Amino acid sequence: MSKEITTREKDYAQWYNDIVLKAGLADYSAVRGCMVIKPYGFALWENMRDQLDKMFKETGHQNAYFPLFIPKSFLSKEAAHVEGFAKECAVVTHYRLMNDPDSGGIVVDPTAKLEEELIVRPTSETIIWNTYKTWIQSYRDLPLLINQWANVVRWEMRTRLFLRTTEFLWQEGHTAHATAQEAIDETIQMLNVYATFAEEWMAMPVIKGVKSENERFAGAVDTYCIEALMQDGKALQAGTSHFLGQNFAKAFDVQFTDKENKLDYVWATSWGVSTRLVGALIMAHSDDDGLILPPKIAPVQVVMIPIYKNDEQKKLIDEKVKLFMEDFKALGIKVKYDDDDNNRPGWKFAEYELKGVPVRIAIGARDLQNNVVEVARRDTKEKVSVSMDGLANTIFVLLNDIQKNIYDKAKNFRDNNIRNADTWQEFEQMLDKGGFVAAHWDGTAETENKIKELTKATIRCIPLNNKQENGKCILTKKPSKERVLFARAY
RNA sequence: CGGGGCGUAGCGUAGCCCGGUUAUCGCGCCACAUUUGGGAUGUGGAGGUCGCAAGUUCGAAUCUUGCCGCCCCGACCA
Repeated sequence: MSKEITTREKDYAQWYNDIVLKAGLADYSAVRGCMVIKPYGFALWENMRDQLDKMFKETGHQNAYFPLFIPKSFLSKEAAHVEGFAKECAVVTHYRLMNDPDSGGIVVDPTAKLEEELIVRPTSETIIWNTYKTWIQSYRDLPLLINQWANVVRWEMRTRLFLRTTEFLWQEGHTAHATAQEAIDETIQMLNVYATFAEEWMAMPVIKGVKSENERFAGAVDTYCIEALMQDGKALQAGTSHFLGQNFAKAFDVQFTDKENKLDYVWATSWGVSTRLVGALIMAHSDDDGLILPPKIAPVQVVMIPIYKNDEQKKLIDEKVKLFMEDFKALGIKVKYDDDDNNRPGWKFAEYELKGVPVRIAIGARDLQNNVVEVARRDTKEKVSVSMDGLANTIFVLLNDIQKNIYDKAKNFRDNNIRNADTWQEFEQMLDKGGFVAAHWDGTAETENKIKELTKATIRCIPLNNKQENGKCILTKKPSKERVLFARAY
């Protein structure tokens, strides 16, 4: 029992950290607030990235890459944008070091000061729109549909592995359109891509909605988002898609000539998801024994473990397993055979449970005689004896079943944790239970701020296709036409 | 930046209050053997600037001062 995990009940935050560290997803690094993503964690991210990348390309986007550094003056061209990010930027001021004759160490060479400081990108709207100015002249250049996979830096005061790190990996899409409607359609399209990805691949149900003014992206006209619910009842923003209007086009003077030979500013969107999704995945599904990964994202879907008492037995098992491995691979199942003799089966069972491998197959001499294997599924911990005949097909079906079961479980939890509140007292009680609270709101930033101050809860989103009903604001009792979703959030 | 806590082997720790042999224990690591159907056992072994610096002292992990770093709570975080 060398890898105890703190239980969720005892300390949810510690449980999360334990999972990340002990399942080998990431480590703390020598740099405050920055993590090392370990191979298993990176494999998870790669699987997410590859699927998203495919979906972006299917919707007509191309990848490109823009500089890590942004001239300081660029950031200030869009007023709301700079206000939103100024307080969390890393700034490059010099380009050379020198030996310090006094201490013998290395110091910044004061003569190597940059004329204009460079900002390490917290997001790339500015450098990209500065570039788009040279790319776009005519409506024939539109739409421009670009995505980039990159790292960004936001100097947050307090960080948490995957959920909020100083440097993180993400993708950011930046598109340019001839009309407002086309840009809005793009914004919604990408929101739907994210929602589909979250639900079908990550098995994580999400609510699609639009942000209130307070929570809007700095420089956006509208921010759409997908919101997920974690097991501790707190909400997590899993992805955002922004309709930027003509804000950045105006800030960077990006105009185009339309079919009638009239000049107009370009309409823009941007959208992104980050390595935070790995954190979301952990908190949505895992349990006190470790990770639970949906098969579609798992780096290893099936692990096979031999059980033997001597070399002859091992050899017979090896031969059998080799055949199964071929069958699995033919069906596109990611399988690993762990015949490492340094660890005993019991250790391996615990280890792969910790790592969230969806299916474990144990095969021993006894099984060879009976023409069966022992199949254990991670999500329910069920163990059954399964015939060797048609094993790959059995497992293929099982993996789909696990994917569905994990989603259903998360959805059930989420649905049971959306509650309507009609009085302030109800509102506070329900927030303490965790989950989303649907309540009426008078639509003002002032009221939202007041509610945040009183309860630490924020408006996570105003759901799309929200039911319209007359009511009174939970705080001010002013009239309202729809409920919005409040929650305490990460 | 305010409040609290902590720095001893790769990790987790005892010792510190009340200074005194070779710095404790567990995990992990290395070798060998026996093991292998739920985190094995035995034997042997390696591994330490006790965060850094100065001071007090015959003598400092232990006392004093300064510095550095980390964690938690708050502020902050679209």
